[in-house]
Amino acid sequence: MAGGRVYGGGNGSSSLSVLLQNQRGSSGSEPLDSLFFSGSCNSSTSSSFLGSRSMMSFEDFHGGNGSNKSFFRSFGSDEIGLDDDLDEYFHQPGKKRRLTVDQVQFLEKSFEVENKLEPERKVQLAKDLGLQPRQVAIWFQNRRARWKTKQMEKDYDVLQASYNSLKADYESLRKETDKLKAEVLVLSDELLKREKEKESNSELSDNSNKLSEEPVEKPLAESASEGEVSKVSTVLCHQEDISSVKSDIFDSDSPRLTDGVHSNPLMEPGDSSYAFEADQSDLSQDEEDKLISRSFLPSGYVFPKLEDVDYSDPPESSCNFEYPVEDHAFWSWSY
DNA sequence: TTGTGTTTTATTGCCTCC
DNA sequence: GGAGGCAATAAAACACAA
Repeated sequence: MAGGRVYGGGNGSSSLSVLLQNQRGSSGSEPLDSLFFSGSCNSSTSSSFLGSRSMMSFEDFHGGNGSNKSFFRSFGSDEIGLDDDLDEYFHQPGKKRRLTVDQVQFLEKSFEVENKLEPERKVQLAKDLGLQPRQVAIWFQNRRARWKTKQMEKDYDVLQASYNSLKADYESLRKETDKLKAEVLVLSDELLKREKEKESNSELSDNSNKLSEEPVEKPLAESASEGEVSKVSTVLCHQEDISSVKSDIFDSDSPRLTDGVHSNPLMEPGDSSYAFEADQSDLSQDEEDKLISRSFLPSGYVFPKLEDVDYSDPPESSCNFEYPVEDHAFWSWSY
């Protein structure tokens, strides 16, 4: 027990003391300092209730009117005895007086209703609790500060959780992205290899054509058989694939599939086949898929879904690849 | 019992609003 | 200019481990 502490309870068996003991354990002899004041400085320590005239708040102490304190009327008449210690205590300037548990509970309830204090409410609370209005105001001020601190802690926790969640998502997506980039590199290398093979085959074919002195100015479609047209289309498809894929790989921030022109010299703006106009970034994934299908693929063609594609081996005969990304359309390659 | 950390009460100075 | 709110701070009261 700290030195200099003065407790108001002269009668340890009072109901209030019991109440306080129950609520605060060893601190049950909580001073009722702010609640009572011996105006005559001569009151006996008998158990007789001093009544509203004797039960003075700080307001009374400092010249208030000593009106009835409804907060205390609930207590019995023999709760508090006053002694010389109390008198001595009240004459120690600068001593801090803790509020009783009941006073604090009362204030807490009031704070829950409204954490701001209008002047009328402040006066009423002060009357009810036997405190100075100033004390009530200070209590509310400090209580608001505590509430704010708690609120900030909660907000911090929420933000921290949100940050951790986003970070985990980001890391997951980054890993996925790296993995896909690696796969695409492997696939594009494969395509390049095949393109070179085709080119060498084509050169051989050209040479043989020259040797046979056939006219070479014929349009492709006229000179080539159906099968040959198919092969040339495949090569063009591959060329387009490679450049667009590489573009996407090495410029991941570039808008996807928005400039099919740069990657396919056969496609010009205005062509019926010019499907990718400059700004289609607001198209949905479905719309884009349909657009792509219309431009490149036979009608009715359906892109294979991620789970249907075997990524372990580069596709041998197909140049179609789609990576469906659920909520985030960071990546979408079709070729 | 004592040292130390925490909580509570109260003060001070600054700012805003009427 | 006064009242009231807020942040920073002091200091008493309290809790608790050693």
